[in-house]
Amino acid sequence: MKIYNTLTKKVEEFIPNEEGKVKLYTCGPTVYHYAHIGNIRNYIGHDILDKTLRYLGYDVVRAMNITDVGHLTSDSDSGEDKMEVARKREHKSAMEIAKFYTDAFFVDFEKVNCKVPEIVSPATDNISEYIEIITKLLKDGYAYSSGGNIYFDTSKLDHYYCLTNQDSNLVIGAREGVEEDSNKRNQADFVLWFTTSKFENHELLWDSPWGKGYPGWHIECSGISIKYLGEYLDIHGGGVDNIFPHHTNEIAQSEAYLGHEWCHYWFHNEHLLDESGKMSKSNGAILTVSLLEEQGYDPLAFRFMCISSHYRKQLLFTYENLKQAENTLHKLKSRIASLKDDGEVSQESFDSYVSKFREALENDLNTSNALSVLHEVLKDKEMNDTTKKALVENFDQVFSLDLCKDAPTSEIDPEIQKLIQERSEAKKNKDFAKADQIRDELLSRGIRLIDTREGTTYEFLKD
RNA sequence: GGGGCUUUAGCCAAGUGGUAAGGCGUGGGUCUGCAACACCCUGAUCACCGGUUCAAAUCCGGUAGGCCCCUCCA
Repeated sequence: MKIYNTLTKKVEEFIPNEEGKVKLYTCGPTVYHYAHIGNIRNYIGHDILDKTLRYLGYDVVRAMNITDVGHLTSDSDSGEDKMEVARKREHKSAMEIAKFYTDAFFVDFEKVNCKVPEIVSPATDNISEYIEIITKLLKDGYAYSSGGNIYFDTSKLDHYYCLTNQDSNLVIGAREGVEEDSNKRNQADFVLWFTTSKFENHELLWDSPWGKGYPGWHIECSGISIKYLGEYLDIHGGGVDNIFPHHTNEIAQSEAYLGHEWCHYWFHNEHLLDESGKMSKSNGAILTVSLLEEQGYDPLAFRFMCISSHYRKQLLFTYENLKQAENTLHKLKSRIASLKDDGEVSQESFDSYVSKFREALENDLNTSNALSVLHEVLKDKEMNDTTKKALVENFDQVFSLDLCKDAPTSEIDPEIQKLIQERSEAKKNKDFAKADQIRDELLSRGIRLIDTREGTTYEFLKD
């Protein structure tokens, strides 16, 4: 398959280190607050990547971290750990905060049918791995101690800026609130290990050869990835905002530690925007999948909205767009629900559509085209329903939209059945006023009657 | 100031040099006692200006708009 690689800035043929096997790493959530729908879009993108690789026959092992410590507002000493901020806000222990938001994260994650990676590891579970990496970096001269902290020395690398063309034009303080850290030898240097010196109120502290402290943000992903997926990673992904500095720093420390190239393919999802621009946890209002659901939207409509677009394109979130996605999804589902069992699967048609579907996905995850193939299948007049059903099931391995799950038909409510019968009687007697009254009454209860030649059925409306 | 992405119908969106897929919505029709559902029909000189080419939404240059990153982020 072909995939866009941020490292080379090109769509490239994907060739894993070991034939048929893929080691995939996803930068996970920072659990000091709820994951908003923009965060979730990123995980939907990774889920599609994960499932596409499996669909194409790769044996995938995927790992994801949970950032529950060490995430600062900045690397400079004025920063504050986000877990600490949440701890003060909610008067809970750091571990309670992390547990609460980790659980909340996975609730929403699974609501949009994202598959939980084989390995999910909290940053705080791997402290000894970080210490080992940092120790080696110090020994090999890639790191230094200054002002109580351990820093990575970016000047020791020839191509530190491998993911961006940033070169040496780094501007400290381009964003408000970022202060220069005078302990650093080079402005791009970053903290590997913090000590207690400036953070006396920090709750989570570990012993280390450099004093009691806690890890910097970037080291966790390297540590967890190397620990669980080994020295050679195939694909590492995250949001575009992670390209610099997070992923750039990960590459620096990992390759300095390992002594060879670490990961060849870098996968980045574009952002979900709202009218004011990028969604962000620190911007205040946090719109979550659960909140959308409370407002009556189908979480899978959000997934549908994400995969109608391309993962490398910015996507604007509006309720209008979500509603539109929900409409399309529900129309698709009811169409699929009406497919009959009418014979054998036509292997020829099946194969031909599967190859079209694969082709779309193999082209840098063109989910939009893959969805068009689904529409084509349903519209095909030559093909029988059994084959269509088989194709829909096949495609849904990647889409994960529950396309074949029965729409809310449920068992027939005797009370509703009785009203339907009354209405039929009334219609027979040309008492249309009464018939319409029954129909309106059911509609006001969210039940829509569907008249067909064979009789009347009904369905529940979403909102 | 530096780096990068983006602009296709009311909306979402495909398209990677050969004359604009698909979906949602809208409008019209078929069906219906009237509706809903379903089905059929219904939209575009591809932001703008130049250039290359027999041929450009696609390539090159410029202009304008939107967005992201430059030590919190997905």
